[in-house]
Amino acid sequence: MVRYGRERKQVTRRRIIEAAGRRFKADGIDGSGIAALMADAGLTNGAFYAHFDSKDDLVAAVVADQLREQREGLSAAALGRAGAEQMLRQYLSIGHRDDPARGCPSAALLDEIARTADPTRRAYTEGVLAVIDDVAARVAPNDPRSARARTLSIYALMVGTLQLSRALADRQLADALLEQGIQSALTLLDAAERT
Amino acid sequence: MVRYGRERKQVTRRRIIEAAGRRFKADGIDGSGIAALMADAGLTNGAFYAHFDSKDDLVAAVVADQLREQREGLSAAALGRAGAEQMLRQYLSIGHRDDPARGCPSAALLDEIARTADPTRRAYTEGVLAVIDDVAARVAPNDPRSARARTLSIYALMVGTLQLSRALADRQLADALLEQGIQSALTLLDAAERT
DNA sequence: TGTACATCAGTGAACGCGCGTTCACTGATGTAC
DNA sequence: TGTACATCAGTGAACGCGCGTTCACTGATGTAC
Repeated sequence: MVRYGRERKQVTRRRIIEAAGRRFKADGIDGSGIAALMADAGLTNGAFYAHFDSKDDLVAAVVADQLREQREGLSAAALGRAGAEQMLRQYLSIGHRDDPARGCPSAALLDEIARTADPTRRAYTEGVLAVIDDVAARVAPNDPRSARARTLSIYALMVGTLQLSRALADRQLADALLEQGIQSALTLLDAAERT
Repeated sequence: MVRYGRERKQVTRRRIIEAAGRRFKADGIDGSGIAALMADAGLTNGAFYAHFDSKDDLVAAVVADQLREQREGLSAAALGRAGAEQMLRQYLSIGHRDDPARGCPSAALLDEIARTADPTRRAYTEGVLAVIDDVAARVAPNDPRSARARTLSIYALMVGTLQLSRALADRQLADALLEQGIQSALTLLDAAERT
């Protein structure tokens, strides 16, 4: 009954999700039309509904996928404080700030995600907790439960800093903020260790 | 030559800007239509272009106005560390999180502002620096220049924390993050003082 | 003081356009015999 | 091995709708005489 290879449609679905991720992060969710992101995926608009029920359905899938990707990217980081600092410096780099389309979904879309309906916000919550618990386990493996809240708080600092650096029209100030963000995050990390 | 009272049109313009501020923060900039926000202001869509050149023009005006309002609100805060803590607790409160329309424009719109054209980003930069320099002067009046970068960094933490708390579908976790955000901000404040 | 007039903030219908979504169709694929 | 057929991912035109913007008009206002 399966006419084409079983995975073939899944591969296309994945291509749409990845193209949408890039589009959404570059132009916003509201700012990205179905036709444009299907063209990015090398398809026409009509094919969209063979893969998703609606744009909202896609948004939830994209949010989940983006956070899974972020989690995988962060898993490559080294352990301990040195690893944490390296990760911070990469996240709060000029390169990351100037390339939202390939960067952190939270930095690009967090306030838009906050306005979405429950399914998307649940996908976001689940995804971000997976990221945070993963990072917390690597950076502070000894700390038990409170690591989640503290790591989440540092994540909030990172996200807010990148967003603010992107919004500032003064490049020098925007760059200085990134560096200050790294220092602030390290301060929080060390304060947590000391407790 | 002035037919109506000189201020009359300015009063209407202000009403539009304030209505737009609420709408934008509730539904996003892309998510808010001219007709809807003019209706909020008690007018019809056509009158819009007697006050603004374009939607972009309005957005820049709203961003400037919102930050001026935030600056005025923060000027009421008490001085010193106690004042800072009180301000933090108000910003990172459940009430503020659950009422974006009347809250901080950065928390509601920062990633959308980051995607806007230069005039709006310049208005944002100017406005946020006025807020930050004002707060820095009140909270750490002795500290000279580096206060700006540090205060900006704490602002980024506050904004990121509120956004993240709004996006999380788990209410208990969202509440805990606000409290952790207050602790993190105080840690950064104290670390700055110590230097 | 009363009337004709000029002003202009605001009205509301209309514009072209792109949105999310639907649908009749195509054509490459693998199956059945 | 070859041919007729069923499947279904993808096409592309069309749908109603709301968007930002334009414009001919209205009617309340204050001015001129």
